[in-house]
Amino acid sequence: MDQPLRQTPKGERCSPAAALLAWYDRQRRDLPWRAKPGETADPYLVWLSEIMLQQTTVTAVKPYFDAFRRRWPDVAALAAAPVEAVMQQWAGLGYYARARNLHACAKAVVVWYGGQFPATEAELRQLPGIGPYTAGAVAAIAFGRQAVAVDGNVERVIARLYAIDTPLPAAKPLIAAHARSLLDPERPGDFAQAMMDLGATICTPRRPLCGLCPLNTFCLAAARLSPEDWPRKAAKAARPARRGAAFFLRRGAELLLRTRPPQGLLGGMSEFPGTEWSADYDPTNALRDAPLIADYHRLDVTVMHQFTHFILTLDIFVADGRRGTKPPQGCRWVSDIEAEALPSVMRKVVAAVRSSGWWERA
DNA sequence: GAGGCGTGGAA
DNA sequence: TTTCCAAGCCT
Repeated sequence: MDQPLRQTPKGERCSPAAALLAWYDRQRRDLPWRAKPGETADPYLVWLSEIMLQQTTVTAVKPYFDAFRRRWPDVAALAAAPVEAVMQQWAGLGYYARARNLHACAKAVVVWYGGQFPATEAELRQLPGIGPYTAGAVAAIAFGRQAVAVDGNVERVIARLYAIDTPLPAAKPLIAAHARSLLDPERPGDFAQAMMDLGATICTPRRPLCGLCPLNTFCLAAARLSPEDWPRKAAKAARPARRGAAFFLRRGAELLLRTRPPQGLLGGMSEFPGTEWSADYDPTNALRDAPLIADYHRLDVTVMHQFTHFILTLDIFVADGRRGTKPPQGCRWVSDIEAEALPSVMRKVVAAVRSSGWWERA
């Protein structure tokens, strides 16, 4: 693939990678998982951060990264932890298959590689939860390998740089080829992080700051004065609505919870018992699915929550269980809700019950 | 290739 | 309020 070049003020020829790295050396973001200039990156921390950052913002990741690093300082410690503890620590970050795969990957690194992460893309790619992007990122950033890490940022930067009209995801192979052609063989790790910094701070999805961009003079989309027109993407389908009910059962200071199946939506996480979540939910029939017989009261408020592929509206039925009431099959009485792996949608249920005033009434 | 899989913040 | 989306992976 051809390398565009331009003249610098001093007259030497300047590649996009050189311009990018010069910008990165001045403007690099200081992030908790990022080695300082001259320092060696810890593969465990690079890997941990890359898994957390999948489809997740830096702001959301920071507190989770700190907590994980403090609680499990190395891959052996994480591998030795119960998977339930990992799920609980992950609660709120979303995409919970990542947490299960994180733990499985830690165990695999200990068993297969004696607790040392492998350095090649091909080996990393075999580990659970590590796909093409993460394998490239860890190989380049933690081990200095000649690998590119093509994430959403890089796709956007490359698609604009070359004004690629093929829509995503069909354009991915072409974009990856362009990325490899740009790669600086001396600094693959910095190149990967520089591309992501550029996409995150300059070459943003909306209103990119082309005047500050080190690649401005190379960029075909900027030359056409409409960088926001790239990357091309197929239109997404509208998010359908689903409804359901959650049953908030209290027995003294305890609450009735159950654990969702390990696979699928919110896999392995805790929840209040409830109905199916469906488009044709009928609130008048909701109590047929109640986990035990009680004097239920439906709250006036509902809980709304946006999942990736549908929008959920939840009715909430509250009731007190009598002392000595046995938990139904698959459920358990829980006294410490904070120790549970409660996803955000279920925390919203708790908040709704608290704000309703029912909680204080006897 | 397409769809499932969370969440919270920005515009 | 609605829409979009942020360092993807798995099936």
